[in-house]
Amino acid sequence: MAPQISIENIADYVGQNVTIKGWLYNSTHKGKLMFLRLRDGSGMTQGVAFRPDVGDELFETLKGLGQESSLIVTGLVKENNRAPGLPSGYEIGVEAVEVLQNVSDYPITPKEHGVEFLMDNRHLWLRSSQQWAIMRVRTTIKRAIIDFLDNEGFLNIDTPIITPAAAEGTSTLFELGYFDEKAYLAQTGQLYNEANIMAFGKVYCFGPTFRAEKSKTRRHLAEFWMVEPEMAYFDLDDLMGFEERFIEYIVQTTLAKRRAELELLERDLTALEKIKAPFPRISYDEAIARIAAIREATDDPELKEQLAIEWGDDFGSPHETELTKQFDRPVFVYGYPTQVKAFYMEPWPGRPEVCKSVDLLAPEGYGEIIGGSERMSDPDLLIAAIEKHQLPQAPYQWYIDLRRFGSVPHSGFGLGLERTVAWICGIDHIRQTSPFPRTLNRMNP
RNA sequence: UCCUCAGUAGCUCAAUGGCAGAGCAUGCGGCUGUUAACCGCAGGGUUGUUGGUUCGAGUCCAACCUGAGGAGCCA
Repeated sequence: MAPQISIENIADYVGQNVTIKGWLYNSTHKGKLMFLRLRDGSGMTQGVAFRPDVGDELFETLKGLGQESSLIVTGLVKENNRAPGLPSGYEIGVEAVEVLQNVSDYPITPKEHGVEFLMDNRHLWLRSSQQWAIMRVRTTIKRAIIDFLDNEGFLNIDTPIITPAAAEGTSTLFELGYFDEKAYLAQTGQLYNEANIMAFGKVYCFGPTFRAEKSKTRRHLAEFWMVEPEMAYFDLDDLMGFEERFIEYIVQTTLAKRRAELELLERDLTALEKIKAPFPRISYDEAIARIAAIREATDDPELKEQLAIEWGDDFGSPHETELTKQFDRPVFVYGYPTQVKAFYMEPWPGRPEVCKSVDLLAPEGYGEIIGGSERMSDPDLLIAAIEKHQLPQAPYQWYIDLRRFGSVPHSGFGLGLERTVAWICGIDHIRQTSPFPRTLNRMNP
């Protein structure tokens, strides 16, 4: 009896008879010779059947199989440098095939398709090699995030998904009924993380987060995963140093473990190899000056118009894109104007119009992947900030309490998983980074 | 919410206001090394919806619906 193997381990079985349980990805036949592209979830390989060897009956059966038919294939593993697959260079000489289901009219063909059609068939599209590769990268990135934080002594403390009030205003929250009250789906676990660090030192939450922004761009989902580390006794400089080590680890680990998948996605790996700490750090003031210089230098009137910005404005996506083009690594922009950031950020010493915030902008136009800050630690300043933002004080009473009982400098940030996956995979739209993405116009399938 | 573009065969797209087309997919036939194979034959259509202009509308006009790209907002 041939052992059942996973295709990803096929190299270990050269010269042996094995069984593969999987699906027919594609097939082509050339007279008496037939090639079957097989996938089993772990990889892709090629089955080869020669009519005189397998017999007329089996050969005719194989010829009649439709794309995505479920098959149990037994045969001899051989090395062959002509064989495509993941891993490539191996094929299986088909000896026996059990057909569980012969499929006809599988909708996704090897030719090109439009976005709407593919998203309508997302439940099937996930089987396609690029989507499969992206999900393999995504799971590795998640694992790298968790491993890094574990090794740094973090505790994974979960924060609630049902929340009573907004951290940063209710306009972008999904509202739901909570018995007789209104509640909202969490758009951040940060405030709870701040409570948790005072108990546990270094914590993170990692889970789905929800934003009802009517955003319709390649960088937005209504439901996305965010990891939010928060650290006690941590200032803005500590934060940037931590973030760059974190990002370097995630990128280099993924590159090492998922090189084949990234190659399948035709990712430029040399760009990823350059992602090593330290990352450039520029202040908001310097960023404004750089953007002004880019604007001065360009002959493109449209770009000139898009790059118009005054001190005090937040960056739009054209600003971020042009700025990050100047670097081959992610770039920190710190010290944003207080007026464009959330109420809880620590003011810059001696410059109350600026806060100790820092965003990390990914290269190659992927935009902001991290937003973070040193948090306000003085209770009176925090109360004043809540009033200035015209937020009700009562729901934040517990949050203010944290500054009354052993307040310390502390910092944290949120990393958007899907944007990170999009960047590392080098794909053009965030919807492909989530198995079943929730976007402005779609929540099916 | 705003700006731009699109909607024709299962899919991707053609079609000066004048016969509804191709490639892929599917079916049949051929081929011993295919990499989105190739060659031949065949079947496949309420041109997003409603109304209008016209001898005649896939094509022009209006409204609506759906989708895409971008802006704003953000991770």
